[in-house]
Amino acid sequence: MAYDFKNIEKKWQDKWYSEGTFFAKEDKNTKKWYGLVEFPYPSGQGLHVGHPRSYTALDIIARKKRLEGYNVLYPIGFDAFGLPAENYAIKNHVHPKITTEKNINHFREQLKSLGFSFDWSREINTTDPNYYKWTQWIFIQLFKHGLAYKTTMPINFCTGCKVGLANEEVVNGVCERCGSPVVQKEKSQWMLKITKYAQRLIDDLNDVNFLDKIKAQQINWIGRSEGAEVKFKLKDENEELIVYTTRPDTLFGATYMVVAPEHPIINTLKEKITNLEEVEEYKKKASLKSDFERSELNKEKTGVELKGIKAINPLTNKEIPIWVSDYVLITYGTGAIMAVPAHDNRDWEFAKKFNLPIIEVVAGGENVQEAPFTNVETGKLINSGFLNGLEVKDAINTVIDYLESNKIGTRKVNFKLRDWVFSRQRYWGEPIPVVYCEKCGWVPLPESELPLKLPDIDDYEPGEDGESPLAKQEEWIKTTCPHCGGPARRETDTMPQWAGSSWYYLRYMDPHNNNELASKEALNYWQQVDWYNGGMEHTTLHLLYSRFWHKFLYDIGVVPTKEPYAKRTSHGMILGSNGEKMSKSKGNVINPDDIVNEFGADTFRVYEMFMGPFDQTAPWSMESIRGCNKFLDRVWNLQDMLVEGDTYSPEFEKMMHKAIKKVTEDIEEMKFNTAVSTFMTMVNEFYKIKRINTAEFSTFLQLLNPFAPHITEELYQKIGNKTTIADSKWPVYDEEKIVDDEIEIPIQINGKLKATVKVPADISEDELKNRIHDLPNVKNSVQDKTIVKEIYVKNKIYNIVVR
RNA sequence: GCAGAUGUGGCGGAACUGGCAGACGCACAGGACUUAAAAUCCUGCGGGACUUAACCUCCCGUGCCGGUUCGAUUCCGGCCAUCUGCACCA
Repeated sequence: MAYDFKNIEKKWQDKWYSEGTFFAKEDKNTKKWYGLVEFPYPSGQGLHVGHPRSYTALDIIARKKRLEGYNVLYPIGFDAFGLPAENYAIKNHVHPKITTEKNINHFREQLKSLGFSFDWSREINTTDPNYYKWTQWIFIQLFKHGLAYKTTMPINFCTGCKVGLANEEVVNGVCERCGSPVVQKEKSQWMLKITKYAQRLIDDLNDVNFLDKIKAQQINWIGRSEGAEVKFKLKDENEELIVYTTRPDTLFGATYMVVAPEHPIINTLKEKITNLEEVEEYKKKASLKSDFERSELNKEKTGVELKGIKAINPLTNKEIPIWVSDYVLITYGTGAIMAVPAHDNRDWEFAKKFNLPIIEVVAGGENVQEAPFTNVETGKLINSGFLNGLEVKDAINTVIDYLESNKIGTRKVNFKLRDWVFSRQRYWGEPIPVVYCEKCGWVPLPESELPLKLPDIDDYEPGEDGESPLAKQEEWIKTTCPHCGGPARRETDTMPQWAGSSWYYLRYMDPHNNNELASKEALNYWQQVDWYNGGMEHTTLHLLYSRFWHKFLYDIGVVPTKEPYAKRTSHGMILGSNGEKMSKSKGNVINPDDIVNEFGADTFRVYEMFMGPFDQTAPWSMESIRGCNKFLDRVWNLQDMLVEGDTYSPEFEKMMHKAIKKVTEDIEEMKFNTAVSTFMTMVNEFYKIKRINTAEFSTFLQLLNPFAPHITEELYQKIGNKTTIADSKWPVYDEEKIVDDEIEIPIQINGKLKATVKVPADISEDELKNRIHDLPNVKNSVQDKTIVKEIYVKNKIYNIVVR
């Protein structure tokens, strides 16, 4: 009888859902395991084939953990605020609430059809007021602790979405969400002080089990550097220009300075700048460029000298010119640099173009007039007064001591990480729960007024000059000050999409709680996520943001752990069959529904696990998925070879124990592809003898169950088991049963394979030696040569070295 | 330009800690079953030389060049290519 996946999969999915088979228990005496996958944004396109790769992987681990006796929490929800729903609303005048609900229903059905063992009783949705009440509550705590502040600063402004973006959201100079160019714009923004946590976000990586490449990427992103701030006095002025440098030892080689176009000194000294018009023109041009254009490769350096003012190099006391150029960014360091053209590529190019002096201060390079000597980590200082002859490392310390004792500079640790721009001038996000009162300034709403609900509107267009659509809701804006009772106005900006996802893992612990974001009991029991899998693309945004929020919540005593995630792994992207990223425009998108309809969920799951190493990108292959479908058909047909037997038969005993070991270990190491090949090999072996007994079949089904849960449950019952696999125990192997008593030893001569010999395991070296030298192949190769050496690696290999 | 990753048959990939390279799957070829096809089952399948009917045997082969080692896909040095991310980060 052919395998009828349509009915069988539906049957088990309904049973799991209606019986709550995989709901986490409230039994706090059982050891817990909390597995988490990134909850999807419910886009109109529906589930992507990439989602199930991650979801299946952790589903496999979760199902195995349950059989191993853990109380497993494996939840799912929807990260449903975001721009696509709002852009859709602007275009089609459908309230985002309606499209979001529709999309979520679609996603939920798709996820269910794949048989994931999610705890659906804990489903969350970031746009639910009962959820965002606590997102707002966290913001208020951040505000009360001085970590949320409003400031005017140049921000990335998306010309398409008309919103400010975090630097982290700008991808290649265009808006990550809509693809429009991003320009710089001055705007008053809510900011979160993630920089205050920079050092801890680096240090505490020591306590978590994240993949090395994830740690490396976060450390790089936070970008700690040690250096110095140095004051440069301006000639005939009461002003000074402060620069940050990681190489204060090269100070004698600083022959000019450069400030960013946005640097305030230009305005401060505008009376003195003789070519102000030219400078203003340059500033204007720079402001039109996005960060991307300004940082474009091989770009010809541009700049304008600030004529009429000069700086004094504090060590040489020489006058040096000050330039403005857009290769210096206002957002890093102090927005001004000292230029050392002999030892920095960018400075060198600039100096060459504008004919500025180049002085070598670290010996060891080629002619620095021809090209900068940039490898200056080591070497002795020259042309540098009291630093001459010192090694770079010592020179740095010496010069900083000098700067500090003369009050012209200080040692300084700098981070590349910048504060998080937290406002969006959009409708479809959490309202920021603060009001502005003329008398009291910014005042947070009292907790009793949360959630501050988004008002229902039907005009979603951004307001004037990129203000939020809410800015047009005069009724909603007018309120009273919670502090003094006077008239006040609500903040009309909303939070970014990252807000809701920064703490969602906590809500799963206690999703229906109306008094707290989660109860103390729940937080103490579930502690932290044991295993979090997601995409590498979230390493520096979401992952860092949520670590920051968690640490803050820890500091104010809300959560009991310092880190939200004990372990973080990542999955590789699934590409189209042509090896390119799946996209509508390329026409290589695979719809999961089509796959489920044609082959069933089990085939889909097995294929996604088999397609390649989990953490690497893999192209989709329609041919390959048919192979997995065929494999499951072969599993189904094993029932025709079934014989009675409650212990493993001798010819399969070793294979069974080895397979249990292999599959158990492969799942823990996320080597799903080799686990699947183990199943395939087993099936091939059963087919060879055309026999499988009930004990062997049951164990096989249990091992395969996490990968292909429907077909295995069905067969498990069909062959006479009284319980379901979900109620069974994960198989264990017997170490003694997997020991081989006869092994094959490869024989090499000078490292080249010449023969193999089958011998009893642990054969003595002498006996092995005799048997080997009797082999005709070995005799032939050894005769008329002298044996120099013989190497035997026990039970592994035998190598004869001849000359 | 910087950072990270990857590179093995026609294709996806496997290989413990330095020890038989190519598991498993796809594609392909041949056979069985069938009136036929599909499905299914069985067999073969890195390249080359020798044989040339087969077995055997030999040589080459894990991006390229070099090194360490009895032995390297694996370790070291230097290149090349591709992919991904990025912040000209001073």
